[in-house]
Amino acid sequence: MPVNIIIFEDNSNLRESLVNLLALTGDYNVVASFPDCTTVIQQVKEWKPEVILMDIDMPGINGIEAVKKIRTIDPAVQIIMLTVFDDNTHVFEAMYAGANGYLLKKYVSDKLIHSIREVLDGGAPMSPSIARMVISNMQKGIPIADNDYQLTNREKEILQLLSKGNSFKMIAADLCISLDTVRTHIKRIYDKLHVRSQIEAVSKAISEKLV
Amino acid sequence: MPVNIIIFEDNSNLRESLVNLLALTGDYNVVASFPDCTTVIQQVKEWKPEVILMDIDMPGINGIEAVKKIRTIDPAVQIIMLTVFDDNTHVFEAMYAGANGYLLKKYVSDKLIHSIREVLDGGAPMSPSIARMVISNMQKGIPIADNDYQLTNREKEILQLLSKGNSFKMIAADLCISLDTVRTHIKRIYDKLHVRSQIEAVSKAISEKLV
DNA sequence: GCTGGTATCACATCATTGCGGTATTGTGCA
DNA sequence: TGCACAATACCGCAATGATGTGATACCAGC
Repeated sequence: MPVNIIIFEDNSNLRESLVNLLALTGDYNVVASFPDCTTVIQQVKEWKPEVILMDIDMPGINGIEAVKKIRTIDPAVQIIMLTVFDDNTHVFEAMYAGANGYLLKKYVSDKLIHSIREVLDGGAPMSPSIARMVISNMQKGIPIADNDYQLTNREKEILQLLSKGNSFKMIAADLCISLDTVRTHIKRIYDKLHVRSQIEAVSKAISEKLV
Repeated sequence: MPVNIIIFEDNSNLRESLVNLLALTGDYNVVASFPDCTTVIQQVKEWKPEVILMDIDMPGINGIEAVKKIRTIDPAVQIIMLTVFDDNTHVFEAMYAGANGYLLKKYVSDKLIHSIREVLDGGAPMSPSIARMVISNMQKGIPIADNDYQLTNREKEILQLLSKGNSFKMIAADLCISLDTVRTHIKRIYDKLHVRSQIEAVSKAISEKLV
């Protein structure tokens, strides 16, 4: 049973190429293709595809907006972005919007079939440069220098609860210890983090990802 | 000119296999290999490899700790993690630590050569399931629904100061308004964010990137 | 001119937190 | 065996925060 695919791509030559390329395989069935996303919601509802190939740069609604719309009605359909851009902004916006893969157009002929297989198998096909971008974006989040404040496990646990908005009382109740014990731990945490209030501690904990 | 590689892998069979596999190609030169990471810093300094293959689960210092150490002395060397784990924790820890790629051992024979090529070309080789994990982690980071709590500019300003660890008094002093005014603003902020304390507000503000 | 939204200030009360102590217990290490 | 340390618990006081109630003032839009 072939996999149903729909395509959104404004360049009619490329659109035709994609259809032909996929038709050759026999495994994939391009049930529809469109030059824009004006009625993307209806199209997806009507065709219920398993895979969507989505160009980013299109007149009217661009591919990223379209992905957001699709995700409001179908969290499961696999979406692969096709694009000439490999700059951060577009990649991350697309990923955040809910795309499952991101393929540069220059690799389409080589990699498209493989990429479709990969999203269907639960992967996230990306061009190498895209993958590197995603990784370095993750790494930026946390400084490599390990900010080690020598918190004990118990202290980390309490800091975690504190960071979630719990009061001392709630923490005491949660951990089945007395309020005073919580206080003692908190005092030590403040000492170790070099802060003098809850907010500073929570702010530090969250921004340095100690929790 | 062949690419210099060193390997850290405690399983001696696998270590030998890796050496042999890479030797066959002629493009890669395994200059050294070790069963543990006790002297990882010295080894890297001594051999100056372009690529490091790093097992995660090793006696003594594990692969993730080793990556952190390596990154303190060499931000450029390409590190590919080799592992049987494909759970979130290990993947993310390794990525945060500074790894450039992450290869499940079951794919080693198929993908290792290709993966090494890919890191050298500036990519980030990952098994499909790993890539999917990384992407869904990114998507979790920023909720798609835009969290608009209709805070006024003044309220945002105060929330920001609060999140930086300022007390009400300090905020009042900073903005040249009375303490009571700060209180009033804070009350409104709590209402709008549906929270009932500083910590909850700050926690929400930081984690939802309102500040 | 009225209304809604925003920003400002004030007073009162009770709860929570910050910080200075001190003390007991269990655990791991030299 | 003794030491260091984590985790637990308690006290007391001053400072800070949470909550309620009420008031004034400015500005934009109707």
